[in-house]
Amino acid sequence: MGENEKKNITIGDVAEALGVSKTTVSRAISGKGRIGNETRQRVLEYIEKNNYRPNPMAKGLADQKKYNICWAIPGDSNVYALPFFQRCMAGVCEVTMATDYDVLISLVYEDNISHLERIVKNKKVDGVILGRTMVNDLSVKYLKSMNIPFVTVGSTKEKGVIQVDNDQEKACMEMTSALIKCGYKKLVLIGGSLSHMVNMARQRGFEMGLESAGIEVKPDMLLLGNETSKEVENAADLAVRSGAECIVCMDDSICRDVILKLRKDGVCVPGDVGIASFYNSDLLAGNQPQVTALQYDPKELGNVACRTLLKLIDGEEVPEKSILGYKVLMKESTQKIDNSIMLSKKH
Amino acid sequence: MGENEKKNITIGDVAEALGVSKTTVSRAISGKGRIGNETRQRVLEYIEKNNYRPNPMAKGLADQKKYNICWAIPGDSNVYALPFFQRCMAGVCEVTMATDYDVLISLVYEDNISHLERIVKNKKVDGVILGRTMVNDLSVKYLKSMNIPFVTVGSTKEKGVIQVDNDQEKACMEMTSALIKCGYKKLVLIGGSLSHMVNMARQRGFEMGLESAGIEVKPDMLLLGNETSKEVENAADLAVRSGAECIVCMDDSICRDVILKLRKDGVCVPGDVGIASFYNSDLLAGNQPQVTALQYDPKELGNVACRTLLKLIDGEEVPEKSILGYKVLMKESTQKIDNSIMLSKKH
DNA sequence: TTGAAAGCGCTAACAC
DNA sequence: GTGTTAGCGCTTTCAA
Repeated sequence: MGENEKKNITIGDVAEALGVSKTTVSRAISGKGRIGNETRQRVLEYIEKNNYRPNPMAKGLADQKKYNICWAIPGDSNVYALPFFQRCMAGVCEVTMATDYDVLISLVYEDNISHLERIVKNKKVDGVILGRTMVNDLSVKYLKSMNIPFVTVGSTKEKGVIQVDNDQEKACMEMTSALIKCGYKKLVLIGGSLSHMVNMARQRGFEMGLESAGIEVKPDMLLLGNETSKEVENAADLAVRSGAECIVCMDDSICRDVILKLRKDGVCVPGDVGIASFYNSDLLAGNQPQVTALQYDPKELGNVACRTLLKLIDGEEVPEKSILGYKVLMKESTQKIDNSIMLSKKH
Repeated sequence: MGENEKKNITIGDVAEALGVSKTTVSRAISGKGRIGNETRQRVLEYIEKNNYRPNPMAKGLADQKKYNICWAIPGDSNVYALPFFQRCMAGVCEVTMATDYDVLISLVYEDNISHLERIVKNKKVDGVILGRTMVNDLSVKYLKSMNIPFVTVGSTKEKGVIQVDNDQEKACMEMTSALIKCGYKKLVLIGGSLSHMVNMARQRGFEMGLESAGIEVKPDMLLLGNETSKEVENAADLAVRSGAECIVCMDDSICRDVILKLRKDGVCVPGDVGIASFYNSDLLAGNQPQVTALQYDPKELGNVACRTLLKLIDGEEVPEKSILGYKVLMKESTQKIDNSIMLSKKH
């Protein structure tokens, strides 16, 4: 009472006010240990009424837990990746909000994870979620070596790592097959950085899609490792010249560059060439024509990753790999022109 | 030594190993209190060699600090706003990385700040940074009432609040003036939510730009409060019909919708109408034609906000308002057609 | 069913 | 200059 949240009320204050011991109050709160039903009620009511909050520092000190998890993401990703991480993080926070845990940020870089190291060494967190995985992932290796609970959003080849991921491979394969069914014979994949695990999976999915249709994967169908817009544009150019009927983009950042390039060059979509993307972050939404894309749910990824980590921290069993779904959205950008028209055109 | 980080080495272990008291070790680390130079060296060396890390919980409990700050952002912003928050957050983290502080996330909603309240009540942070400000801002009011150090990214009308912001008003006024100098007579502003402080400032800047050129601000030049793409499209339509020579968009989300709508309707930019945006997040980059826009630096905003908060926490003096700069980027989208041509067209 | 007391690891008077 | 001691607020044996 009195002034505005004058003094921080402690467990001792509660105990004194109720004429019980701190132990009793502690038991009422935690639910651990035996305690009289009536006593528990009294304590709980008092706490509620007086808005008492246990001090997490003290609790942490006493039970050696931090009640924090770390959300580690690249500090240098391109604009297009940002919404993914932000939404995924929202998914993580959603889960922690219902618990005693909070989320601490760490920025990691491909070749520098010192901040993550500090957070872990300083014992600020009980576990960490890695927002993405690299082919050669320093964070994964470090976390493994430190023997701290962690889960990755994205896959990894490291053994014994708890992972949460969409079924990238299957999704990409499915979309590739769908494209082929649309009538596209010559597909070309334009891909990004070779050091991201997700890109590896997407490439594999693409190849599987082709193979399952009996199409041989040739080198000129794989334009990979494009890191800059310039490189993507060149790849798009190459694809068109090589007679691609449909350009498949590894993500929507690439897709956007491709679309812009084609527009600049007066290449019509889907008239001259089809366009599809293996990832849709909504940034392409509203594009004319609407683009065929794979849809994942970043927030769900965050949800699952967080729930998994929390279980892991509590010592519960968790699956080594949680696979989440996806949607294949076929839109105008791959509306293959009717065959008869195609033929009449060719004649 | 021994196994892999077997037991957590404490300040007591260090003291014992060195044959000094815990106090001495503490003093060597903190730099506070008097201590012999040689002793300090010995301690520091030992610590370094044995990779000792003070337990932040214990430290926090003892000195009543949390060594965490809270980064509070909307949990429901649209895709276009995400990169801003993410970059701003990176700016915050950049600063904390050089300190003992870490960053804790809180998701707030326009009408529900319970998570922020929990973090504050639970005493998990020493201060908070609000990622955006609303006209009627629950978070600002709550934080003020709790008397906890905090700074806002964005302006507010609440008294006594430490704010960091770009000079939105001046920037928008300047761009508006520049547009007028380009020869545009009839400008129309298409704006978003009326509940965001930043939008208020931009509107004001726009009006000031007009007024300083002796142009009267009429209602049909202000198409505000558009929250959905549909609304923006309607506004764009209205603007064109009403004979707008240049459409000024309050941010790039709006700008994107406008561009798409004009393209759909076959309205040429800048041929038929000019386009400018009061915010550029790079998402528009690569657009054809390139769009005239105001450029801010979200990361710098984060940097300054964080440095300010840290000072505030340390009880240092800080300016009530830090104003950061901006850039006016004039591009093709407002390349007004030469007058003579215009005239010949009209005749 | 409840309580006393001993920590958890660190800081800060207050001695010496 | 250095050590002693008493907390910080909570959990957890161990008794009662």
